[in-house]
Amino acid sequence: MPADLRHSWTDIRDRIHGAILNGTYRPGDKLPRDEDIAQQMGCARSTVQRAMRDLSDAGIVERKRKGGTQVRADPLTRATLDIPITRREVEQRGSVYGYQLLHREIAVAPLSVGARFARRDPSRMLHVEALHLADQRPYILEDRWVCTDTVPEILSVDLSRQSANEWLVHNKPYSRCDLRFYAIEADARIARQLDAAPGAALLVMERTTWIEDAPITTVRAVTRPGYQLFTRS
Amino acid sequence: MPADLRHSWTDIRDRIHGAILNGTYRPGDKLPRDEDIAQQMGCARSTVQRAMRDLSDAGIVERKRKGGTQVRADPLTRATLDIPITRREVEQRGSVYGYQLLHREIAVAPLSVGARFARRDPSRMLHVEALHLADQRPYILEDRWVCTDTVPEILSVDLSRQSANEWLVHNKPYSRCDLRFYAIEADARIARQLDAAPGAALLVMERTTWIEDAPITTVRAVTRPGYQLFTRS
DNA sequence: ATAATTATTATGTAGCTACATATTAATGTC
DNA sequence: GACATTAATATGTAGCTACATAATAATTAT
Repeated sequence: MPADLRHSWTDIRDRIHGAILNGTYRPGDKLPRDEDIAQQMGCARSTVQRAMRDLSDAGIVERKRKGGTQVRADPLTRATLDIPITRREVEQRGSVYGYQLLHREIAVAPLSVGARFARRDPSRMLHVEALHLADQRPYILEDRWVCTDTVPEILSVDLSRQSANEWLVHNKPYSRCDLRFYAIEADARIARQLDAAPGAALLVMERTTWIEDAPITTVRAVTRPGYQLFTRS
Repeated sequence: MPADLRHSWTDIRDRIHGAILNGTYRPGDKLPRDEDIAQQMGCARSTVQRAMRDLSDAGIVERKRKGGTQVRADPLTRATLDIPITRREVEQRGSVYGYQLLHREIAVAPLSVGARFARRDPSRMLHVEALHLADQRPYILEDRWVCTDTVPEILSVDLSRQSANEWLVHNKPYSRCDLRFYAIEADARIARQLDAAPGAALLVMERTTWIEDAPITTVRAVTRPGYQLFTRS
């Protein structure tokens, strides 16, 4: 086939998606089999396969062997979140990044922290509190526990100069990550640290990471008032 | 090649990822070219290609034509959020879903709403306020504007029986969606509607959808106290 | 020397074949 | 009729080839 009238898989995807958008196929409807679509649209099955895989990843269609492809009966919103390291986030906003270590200790992790790792037995960990600044003003307050069994090297890192966030991300990649978002009211201490009114509503991002089955770290990042999180694109 | 000693692309991906996790390749490092990896691991280039595409989608490596592949110099956390329709979310929690229409009017959208659509000129839209319930208790309070130019059919839907959320999702698929999360303090009215303490910190999800360039709807969903949003697996 | 042009090269894509896998449908057995 | 077995079928995957594309490196022209 002449290369210039081949169809790209993104075109095929968009045409199938278009047929869903314009109502040709509605939620729950079954789509033709890949081979028929390929023939109808004048491309190879592998091209349809790629298009379908993308639509499937996006949560638009559901595919089952032998069962065929159907438009998701109960659509959902699927979005991708990119969370860079805090320093980069601040710099991308065009602000000057600052960092301040507030507290560092070795302590037995409370049960609530163990629970985030799905562990019952409490263990001694490194506990760090730090403040990230944007243009000299508080930006994110982080409360972190690092598992010293998994990451003993962290004990010899000078965390007053480099945030644990940054060190970990460059030295201990994770294989699994859980994220959680919720809102809290600033108590007196948090209000003071973040320069917020006591009782102010603040967005919290909680992140826990593992390498294989070994826990690495868990952070509770309390954002400054007015902070917004949004999806890319 | 005998089928039973072929390597699957997920295996290849995991081996490459493993080499990154164990420090063989560190952030910023360049990886060998696909063909060399293929030869080394005993598979076809297309298999490496698929593995790399996955690692690239996950934000672990960066690929450039001719430039080759390198481990992302500045790692980020990339996560996928699934937000089902509220009814389903409630039912999946094992609760009984309820719904209540609070307010319905045709009105000129305020500038703040127009801004979410990136539109300057204010226009008449359908404004709906509704409450989603879980086990008879308030769960999510939604404040929605629907563009009647794009979705005129919405005007003849009985929104006291079916939520706009549900009708739209089954009848007007979108091609683009913006999401935004932040925290607010409950004012007197919201506190009353959501059965929350005045001043309570609440997580808000704001969602705006389009079909092609035409605006469909924008919602501000205020969640009940204690609501948490998390990433799938 | 600098700029414009031309290779070179690694990834990206399209198409092909062959077979694996999961599931449903059909068939046979008790 | 209920249950186990077998066949049929749509998607999933691995490997192959050929070429497209983009970015860099080398070369030539000014």
